[in-house]
Amino acid sequence: MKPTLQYSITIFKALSEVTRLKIIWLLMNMDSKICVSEIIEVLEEPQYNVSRHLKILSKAGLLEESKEGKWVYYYIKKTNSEFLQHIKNAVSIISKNDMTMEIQRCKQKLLTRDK
Amino acid sequence: MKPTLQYSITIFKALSEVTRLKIIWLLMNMDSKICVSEIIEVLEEPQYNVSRHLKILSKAGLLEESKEGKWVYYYIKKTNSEFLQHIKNAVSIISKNDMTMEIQRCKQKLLTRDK
DNA sequence: ACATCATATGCCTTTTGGTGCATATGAGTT
DNA sequence: AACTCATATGCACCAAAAGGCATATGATGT
Repeated sequence: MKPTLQYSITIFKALSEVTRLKIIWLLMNMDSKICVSEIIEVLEEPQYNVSRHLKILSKAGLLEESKEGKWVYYYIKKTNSEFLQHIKNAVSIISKNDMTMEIQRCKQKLLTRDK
Repeated sequence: MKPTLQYSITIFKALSEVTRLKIIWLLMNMDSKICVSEIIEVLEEPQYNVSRHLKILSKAGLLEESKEGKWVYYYIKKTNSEFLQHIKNAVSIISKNDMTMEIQRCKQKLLTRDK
């Protein structure tokens, strides 16, 4: 199905904010589901902001959540929408220069995850 | 060159507003440069808004302008940025359902252009 | 049952973005 | 030079989005 104008705008808006774009970028590049507290540490953003931005991304249909005990894990929603695929292709080539610290913290986080 | 986070956000923001997205969509689908007064008629938006949105799109690097007499023509800026190419691919498949009236008016306009 | 940890959310303030109107600029026309 | 047409822009206003803080919810552990 081809996306409507309004739907496209929802997606573009969702991606027009630094924290949100960083979240999407990280989830795409780390290729792993990540829980809220991990994102908080990695991005060094307050808890309520991370929560809210995750909600916006979910509502836009870009993320999905899975509750596991007291944690909520978020991951990139699989899609067969051609439109979203193009958008994801675009996001995937955003430079990681602005993100070196976050990447380091994230890799560290993922390594030291308790099993 | 890979786009920075901030640059990507500029692009996403530029595309997060109906009038602006319609302008881009039209320019891509009509495959012709269009001047401001034509866009005003086609979109039925006030002059000052069209002007302003065109400016925002230009500043974001999505459009280019050429002055011809008292008219200013706008057209999609050619790019070899991989990022922008993906974005354009996405925009190109937005449904034209919301745009039927605009398309008709636009085709009419282009046909009746004085030479 | 109580305390704690992880996450979400309501309310309020601040910031950002869009619109309307009036006016400015600048080119073409008389 | 005065007038009109096409476009741009400054200012004031309103609406939407983001952020801060406090509190709520809901699961886990004692």
